[in-house]
Amino acid sequence: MMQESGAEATSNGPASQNGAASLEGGSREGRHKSNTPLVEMSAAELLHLQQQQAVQVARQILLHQQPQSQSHQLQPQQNTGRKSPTATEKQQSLQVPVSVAMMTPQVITPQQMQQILQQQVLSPQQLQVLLQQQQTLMLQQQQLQEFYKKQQEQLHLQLLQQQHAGSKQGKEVSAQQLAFQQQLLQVQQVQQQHLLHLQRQGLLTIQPGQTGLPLHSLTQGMIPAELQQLWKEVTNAHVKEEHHNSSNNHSNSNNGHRGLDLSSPTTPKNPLVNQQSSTNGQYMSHKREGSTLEEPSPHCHPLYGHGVCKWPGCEAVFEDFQSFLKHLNNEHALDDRSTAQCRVQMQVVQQLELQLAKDKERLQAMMTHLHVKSTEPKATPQPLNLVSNVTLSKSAPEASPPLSLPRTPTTPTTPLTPMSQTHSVITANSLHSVGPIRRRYSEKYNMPISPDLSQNKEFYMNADVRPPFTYASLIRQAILESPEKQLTLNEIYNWFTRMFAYFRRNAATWKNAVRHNLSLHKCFVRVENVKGAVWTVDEIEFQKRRPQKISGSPALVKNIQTSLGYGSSLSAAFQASMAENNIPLYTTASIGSPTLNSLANAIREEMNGAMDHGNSNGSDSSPGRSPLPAMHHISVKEEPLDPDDHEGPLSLVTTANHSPDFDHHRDYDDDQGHDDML
DNA sequence: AGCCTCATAAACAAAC
DNA sequence: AGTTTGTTTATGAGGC
Repeated sequence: MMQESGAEATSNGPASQNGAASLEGGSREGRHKSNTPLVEMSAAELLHLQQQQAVQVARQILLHQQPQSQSHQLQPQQNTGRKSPTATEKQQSLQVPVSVAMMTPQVITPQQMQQILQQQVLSPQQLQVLLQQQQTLMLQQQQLQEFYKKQQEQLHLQLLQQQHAGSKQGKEVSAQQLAFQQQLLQVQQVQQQHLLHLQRQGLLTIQPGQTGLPLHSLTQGMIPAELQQLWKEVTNAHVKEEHHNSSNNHSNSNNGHRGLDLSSPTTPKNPLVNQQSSTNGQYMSHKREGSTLEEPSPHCHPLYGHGVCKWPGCEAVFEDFQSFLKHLNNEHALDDRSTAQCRVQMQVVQQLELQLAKDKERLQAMMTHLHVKSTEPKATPQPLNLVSNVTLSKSAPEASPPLSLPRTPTTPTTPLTPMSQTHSVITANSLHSVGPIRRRYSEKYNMPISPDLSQNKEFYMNADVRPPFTYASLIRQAILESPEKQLTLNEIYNWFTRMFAYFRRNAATWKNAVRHNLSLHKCFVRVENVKGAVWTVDEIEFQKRRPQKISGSPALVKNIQTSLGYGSSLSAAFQASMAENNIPLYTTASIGSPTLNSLANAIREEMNGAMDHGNSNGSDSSPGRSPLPAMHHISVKEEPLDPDDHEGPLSLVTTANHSPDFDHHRDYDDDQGHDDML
């Protein structure tokens, strides 16, 4: 399994680079397209553009609000289909980010929602209230829609005027635009109020305290477009469901509305925020102002904000926090109703979490897919295909990008397994079924893994994925990472468990393997110490054991590296070699691209490793290692490749999160019980 | 086919 | 006595 992935990496090389390049390039181009022109744009055009954006924003808002009478619209692909008929295609195309377009929105099926809803316990009064709210909501939506249409018509007129009048009417246009923006703000405010209202009614389940964090974390790590889409996906179904229900409101007496309503409010809001942030920053402030989610409540009580009790279904107003507390204790004491509401809330949260998990998984799959096909950088912890590929397949570069399998033997060590196992990031244990799997990750290429490892550190730390390195490589890495370049067996164990989620299980197996490797390989030297024995690495020996051969014809993708900006730091020969071997250079933009330095180190490392040129320790540079093909003879002088150089800090940082202190307790030993990652 | 590397399993012994 | 550490052997998979 793993080998397969490893193998595929090789073949990916070129393709992946191309893919990455195209992708990145594409996005960049996209940006240019939208930016550069602006520079040369006339004032009128600029206004035009802004207005278009504004319209789009408004449309977005409304789209999320518009009642969808057809429940089958739950199909994500129909997103575009929901656009207002009046909207011009041009505008639409403009506003659909590429990243959004490629995503397949995931949806909570109506059935799912129904299930959830049916589990709710609502009192007749609550149902009543809900129904009323539904109706109110519908009205509001209709109003919004009408308003929007008017706006659009106005805009149309404006646009026409602009086209004819040109920049002469700049002032006028500006005024109009201002007016429009104000109107837009109004829409947004209505939206906000709507949200607020829903929130107070308990229809909006996403309480500040609950979503705040996730939301923020999400927003921080994602591209607006992605975020937006994510939210769309997460909430789309809800919205639709809501609308669907509201349209059938009268005939449909199920109390399921609640759940639907609950989620729906989030829809307009988030997209809005995103939209604005991506279209026109100036809206942001307004937006936020109105947002209750952002406002820190007086006493930071999640149930109290803006002088209002935020308990679902309650909107009591209070002058001060004390009275609120009093109210909270009296009105929302532990009773059936509160319990039921609480359950509802829990369900909603669960659902959202589920949804989030699914989306994460999908994201992973997508990225993996892109990775495989194009080595696209991943944004999440996921193995990056850096240098590991150094392997060199001797034959011609396989053009097949796709996850081809284990074919090319020599391939890489790259982090394989991505695909199938990526979701492990989410559900760590899910994949582990298998017992002993014999794979040969890096096989003979027990090349230094530090670069790769450092890049994918986070991934391996969290994902229950077997690292594509041999035990020997890992052990060496562990030792080299230590300050003293020596570790006791136990420390090595700890390193394994700390660095790899995978090694937090089946301890008996891999520990045995570690010991076996330590004893077996001459490169590991046991040194008696005061406190016992420690293991060190004999780099010469280590390098000895890697067969290598680099061959092929340089030629291809050399430009890839250069295009990535690394070319300059690499020797031409090296580049050629890399290219030839389909080694995707750091195409990992998202994860935080390595510094040139670390990159250089990594590359040097890899090259040394790949070329069987062990001299890691400057001093002990190996005399006559296996000769390299002339063309690949790169004089890369490497020093201990000690990871500390470039990944020391990184490891610290990343490690801090998950591994409390492995040196003190070996929590992960033997038992599976501690697989509580995530 | 033979050889090599690596993973895994396991027996065994010494040290703790 | 039980565990840890270290060594060794055997076996199988995959690659060259």
